[in-house]
This record gives sequence, C-alpha cells and structure tokens, in this order.
Amino acid sequence: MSPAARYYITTAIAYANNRPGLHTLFEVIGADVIARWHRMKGDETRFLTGTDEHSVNIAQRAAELGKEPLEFANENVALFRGAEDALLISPDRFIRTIDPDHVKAVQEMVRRAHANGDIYVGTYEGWYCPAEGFKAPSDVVETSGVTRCPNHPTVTLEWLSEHNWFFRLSAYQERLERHFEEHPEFAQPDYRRNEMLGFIRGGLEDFSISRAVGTWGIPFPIMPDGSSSQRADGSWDPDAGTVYVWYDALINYVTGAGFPDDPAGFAHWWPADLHVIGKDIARFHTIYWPAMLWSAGLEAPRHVWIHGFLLTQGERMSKSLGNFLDPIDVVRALGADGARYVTLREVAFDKDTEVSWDSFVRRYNADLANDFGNLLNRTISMANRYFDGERPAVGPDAGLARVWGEALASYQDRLAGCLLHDALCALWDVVGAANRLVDAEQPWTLAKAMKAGDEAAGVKLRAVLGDLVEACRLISLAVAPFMPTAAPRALTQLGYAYPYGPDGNGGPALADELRWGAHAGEAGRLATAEPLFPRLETEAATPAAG
RNA sequence: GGCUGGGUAGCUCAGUGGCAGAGCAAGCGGCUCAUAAUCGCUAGGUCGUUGGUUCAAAUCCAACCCCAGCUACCA
Repeated sequence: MSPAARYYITTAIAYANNRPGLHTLFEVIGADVIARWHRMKGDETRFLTGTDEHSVNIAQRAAELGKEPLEFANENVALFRGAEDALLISPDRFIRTIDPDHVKAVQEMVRRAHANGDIYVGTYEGWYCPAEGFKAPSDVVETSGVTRCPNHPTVTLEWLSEHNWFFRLSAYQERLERHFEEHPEFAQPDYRRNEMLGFIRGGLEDFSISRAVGTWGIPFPIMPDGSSSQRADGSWDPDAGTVYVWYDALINYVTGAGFPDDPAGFAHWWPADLHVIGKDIARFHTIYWPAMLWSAGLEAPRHVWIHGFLLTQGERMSKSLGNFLDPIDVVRALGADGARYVTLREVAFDKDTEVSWDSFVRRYNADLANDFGNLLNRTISMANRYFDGERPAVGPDAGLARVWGEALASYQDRLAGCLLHDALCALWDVVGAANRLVDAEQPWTLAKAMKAGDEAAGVKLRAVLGDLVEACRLISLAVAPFMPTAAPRALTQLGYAYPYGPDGNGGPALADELRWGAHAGEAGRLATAEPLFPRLETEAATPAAG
C-alpha cells in the first residue's frame, strides 16, 4: 500500500453496433468509481474504456443503412461517448479498435505469437451466411432439418471451410491450471473462477484468429508462408485476411498501456491491476487472454472481476428484447450522481440483479433525498441558524466518530473487494447514525436553552452540530467516487474547499482527509442549505416512452 | 444429460447446528431542525417439497420440484 502506487483498470470495450443501454454502461460506471477512488487515494491511476468496432456484423449493418463502416461506427461511438459523458465517466483514454496504435499492437501480438510458434494455418469450418459471415453453432437455428441464420431467415446458409490461422491454446493448459491454483485472486468472484477452472481441466482446444472473408478488420500481418503481408507501398495484401475477434478486441488492454511503441510507458502500466468484465466474456478474459499474453512474452493481468447482468422480470436486459433502461433517461430523472449511486446500490456487482424503474426511484428517494440529502440539509440549516453561519467544530464525544471509523474500514474493504453495493451500504450506516443523533440530542431544544442563557446547552449544541457537520463532510468525501459532483457541492455548503479535480486527481491523500476531525482546528462559514437530491414524485419520474 | 449457484416477510436480499433477520413498501405513535422529511413502535414468513441425522435444522444428509449459470470460437 505505498502511497505512490500505480493502478491500471479497464472495462470491456463495447460493441459499437447500437446506442448503449444502462446494462452495458453498468460495468463502466463501476470501474469509473474504482478508478476515482484510486485517484483520490493518490495512486497514479489509468482508466481505459472504449469501443470494439470491427467485424462483418458491423460492416453488414452499415451497408444496410447505406453507410461506410467507419461512418456507422463513428455515429455509434458518439452515442456511447454522449451517454458516458452524461454519466460523468472519466476515462484517461477512450480507446477504439480502429485507432492506429491499436492496429499496430494487434499486428505485433500476432507476430510475437508466430515467432513463438503458437500460431499455425489450419482449417476452420462452419455455417456461413452470405449476408453476414460465419455463424457460430449457437447463432444458428435449425427448423425441420434446415439450418438458418436468425437475422436472415430467407438466406440459405452454406457450410464453408477456409484456411485460417489458429492459436495454440492447447499448449497452455497446464500453465493456465497452475496460474489459477497459484493465484486464486486472478479470476473473481470464486464461483466464476471455479467455472473457468473446470473449463480448463476439461481440455483446451485451439481457436481461430483470422478470417479470409471480410475487409472491415485489422489486416493479418503474416502470409501463410510466414512472410510479411505488408507490400512495398505499405498496404496490406488482402489475401492475408483479417484478424478475428479476440486477437483484436482483447489486445486493446495492452494498446492502452503503450504497447509496443512506448516501452517505458508499457513497463510502467503493465500488467493491468484489474479488468472489469461481464460474465459472458469471462472465458476469453481469464483463459484466452493470459495465454495470448504469455505467448508474446508478457504478464497476465493481476485481477479479472466478473460481474453479472441486470434483469427485468427474470430476463436479461438487452437491446434485442427491448427491456433495457436508457442511461440518458435515468440521468434525466435522477441526475448524473443519482443515476450512478442508484445503479451501483441497486445492482450487486458480483451477480445478476433484478431491477426496475420503480426500484430506482424508490432507492433514490429513500437513500438520497430522505436519508443523506435531508441529513445534509437539516444539519446545515440548523448550524446556520444557531451559530449565524459559523461552522461548529467537532465535539469531545466519540460516539459518531466511532461509528465512522467502523464504517470506513468496512467501506474500504468492500471497495477493494469490488463489492460496490455493499460498500455503499456500510457508508449509509453513518447516515442512519447521524439522523438518529439529531433526534436523540434535539438541537432545537438545546438552542432554546442557549438563548435563555444556559451556557452548557450552548456548548453541547455546538458539539452536536459540529459532529453532524463532520459526519456530512466525511460521508460526502467518501462517496465522491460514486457521486463526483454532489461531493463538491456538499463540501461547499459545509464551508470547505473541495480539493480534488473533476476526475478525482490532484488532491491530498484521501486517507488523511477521511480522518475524523481532520480539519477540526479550521474556522469556516457555512453556505445556505440547498437540497442536493430533490425528492421525486413517482408519477413524475416515469421515463419517456420509447 | 453433467457440473455450479440459488429458492427465506408484499419487494430486494442477509443469515452454514442454538429463540427466524435487515432495508424498502404498509400501519400506529413521537418530534418539528429538515426535501410531506426524520425518530420510535407494530404488523408481516410451514425458511421450495418430502423424508432422515440431532437434545436442537433455514443451516447437515438423501430424494424430488422450480430458476439461473457453465458445458469453446457471438462483441
């Protein structure tokens, strides 16, 4: 836990074929929180997220719309970036698989695998949809003995075989098994790790990494005879084909660290500390990816965290089912801070969770408007009224301070363990304790006694409100990774300068700021109380139709 | 089919041998600083089913019924 630690965190790159739903951005919000937490702690932090833009599917969809693939991808990427901006996502780089340095990184990874003897030309067989491309067995449907593509039911599928490059995953079975055993923290949560380990033990087959058809992809850099596919004029021989799926998408993580043209940067940032991904791509990240890295002489990432999905009425949220929440709607209703908080408080970060618009509004009102927002508001209002805006200092009673200490320890542990929903739960114990303290001490009663000349009541009142102000300061700061604009607004109302930048960089070490009474000796003036989280009427908060 | 996780209050979920819990929603009361907020109290469950082990089972064992995941090339 050195204060100058570096922390490199990534999300999966999103397939840029449509506008994003909240279920897609869920992991980006979570990773953003973890990144901000590390920035505020003082770690040198790099947060990478972006989009996956190659594939015949994208080219096909673009063609249907009468567009070039790049034009289509640009439009969708703009939708992703717009939604991420609305959610205050703070990537240090937004990577696209069309970025020139990514193309170079992919080709270099292929060359290294080739130099290491890990790729070879083999035969790939499968169903081929003339309108779309190769289809996986799980992506075709068989009706009365005829196999069809669900996207193009009138098109006759062909059984094709083509010569493709294969990656020798089978050569890495023992090493992968050993890696899982020696590093149980590598793939988490445990039940996901066990699934992956079971898969490895069941035997690993090689997988194809190139496609002969399709031009919307990264040129494969090697000809079947092993020579370079780059021609004298710098262009690539189309006969070499394109890089297929995982040898394109996964490599964004090393591109984003500086591979291969920035060796110093890459040495600094790699291996990544954490890949945050969904359960659907766990195998590719925890099995394919380490083997690909080892083949290139690189280290595996330190941790892969596998999260679950958002469900509505038992079904996975998805764009094809049309049962997804639009992140823009959620931000419009709850605000960016509210959308982030509610999403990560309602949805467990380690498993599937049932969600609904009503549950989001209920959670917003209960936790933010009623509990936390009202605590801030009543605290600031009373302190202003009873002490003419002078900020009271913490008192000698350690009651709330002790609650704070326990909650903070729990909060930190759960954040470190990627249990973001439980982390917030720990913090809200302090909100509850502070609200109960108000009722127990009845500051308004003390204020009347003080006005009547009771000096002891005045001292007590100052201490109680000082403790409440301090609890508000600490909770606001600690929750800042989740609610990055509410935190500075709260601190301003409490009469403190907010020392961190918009992305969480630049301030003092958070551990120092989160000590109870860290600013006890400093005078300050409270600002006028203004509700941070206006209460929502359920009817008024319905998302726009469509 | 095999393996894994789950089935507990109206809802979302904790709880791995010792008197069934939390939050939200509901009802009642208190308070008045506050965003019709807050604080307290109450109600609400055959712990999927059936057997078994045990002084004692939500918890351990067996069988069965549901739901979800994994069981290789979709981003």
